[in-house]
Amino acid sequence: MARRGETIELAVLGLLHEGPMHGYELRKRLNLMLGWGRLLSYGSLYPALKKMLRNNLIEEVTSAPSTASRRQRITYQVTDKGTDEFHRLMSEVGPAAWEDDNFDIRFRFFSSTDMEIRLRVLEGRRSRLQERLDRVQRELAMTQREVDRYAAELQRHGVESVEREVRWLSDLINAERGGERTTTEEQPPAPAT
Amino acid sequence: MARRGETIELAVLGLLHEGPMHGYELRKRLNLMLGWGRLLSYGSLYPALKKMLRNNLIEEVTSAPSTASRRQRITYQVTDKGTDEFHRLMSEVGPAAWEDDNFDIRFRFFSSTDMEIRLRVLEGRRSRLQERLDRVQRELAMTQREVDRYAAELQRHGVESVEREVRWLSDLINAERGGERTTTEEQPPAPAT
DNA sequence: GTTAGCATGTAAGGAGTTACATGATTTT
DNA sequence: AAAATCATGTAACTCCTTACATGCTAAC
Repeated sequence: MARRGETIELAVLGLLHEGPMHGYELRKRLNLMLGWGRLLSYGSLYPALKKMLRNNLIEEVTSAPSTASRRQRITYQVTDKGTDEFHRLMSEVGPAAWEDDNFDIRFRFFSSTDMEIRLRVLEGRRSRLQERLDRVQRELAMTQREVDRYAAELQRHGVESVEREVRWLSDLINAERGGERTTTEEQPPAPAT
Repeated sequence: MARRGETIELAVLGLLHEGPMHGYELRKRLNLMLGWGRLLSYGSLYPALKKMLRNNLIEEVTSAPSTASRRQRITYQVTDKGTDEFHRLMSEVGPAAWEDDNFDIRFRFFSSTDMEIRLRVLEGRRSRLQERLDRVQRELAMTQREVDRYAAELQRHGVESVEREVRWLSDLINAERGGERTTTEEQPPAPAT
């Protein structure tokens, strides 16, 4: 999944926002969070932290050395600049916000944004997925291919998954708007691209 | 989505196995096929084709120049060596076969393998996903975190998606084994959190 | 005639993985 | 005492994306 560079940064800022942490733990949390794909390696986390340090987005915590036998570890926390950057990134609306990986991160930290932003991101994500469905359906209609059993099943399962995702988003959008309505309301027919 | 290098190669071999094609069309088909994520760019397809040419896995088709006004395009087809390589790759069992991207490709071309291989890949994939669920459930149980509304929802949705995927695989496995049984058999109850 | 889509490519650069390296601490 | 896990890092390499570059052809 591409475009992790900014993604890692955002995720780290978000997590550190919930309390200081050292690299090893950040990695575990990160993997738990976006771990539905591949795991994040040290080789990409530590350099990213170094870079963020250089950019003054985070800083090392000089914790009170109360517990004597502390293991060698570096605890980080966000700086004011880091907080600004975090909120700036979270306020972004546009493709960057609703691509696969990025979306999950934004969503994870939705509590840190306004409802207005949340709605725009959710809706952006939904129409992104809708576009995919339309594209596939269109292209599928054009080229009526000889149907391989497995190819067809994969296609079907893919479409179904994305449709489920769209319904999920619709529910979330309704919840944002109407307080707590749980019913999946009929969406306004998306103005096809 | 890492490890595309080999993935693209396998996908191209598979598609060309269904008939000669030129790069532009390969790209379209590829995107339709694994296009639930990001799109494949020319910058990675064409170099990959060049490389496969060098390795004699594919060759340019010298088509009969019947239709005079043919547009500048290069049509490829698999060589014997390419066919061998394709079957070799499809017969691989092991992690490489059931990682996210790779799995989809294998599955797409399942018709080109034995049932034995198919079963092993499907089962490998399933236990891979099961592992993920277990890991998340375990780690979730250990660290009872203060529950952020959105973080919790993301977690829930993620687990649900993977569980659906597991059921899908179970159905496929049953279908492979028992001829045509469609019933979703009860899975061993997942150790709930 | 001009826009949109077909068709192929290259160069630079970013992002992350793998493998390597090291050592402390806790558990068995 | 050994094994597992905590903890941090670096270097080389792979792979892919972005942006650039070019030109044909069909449709409007």
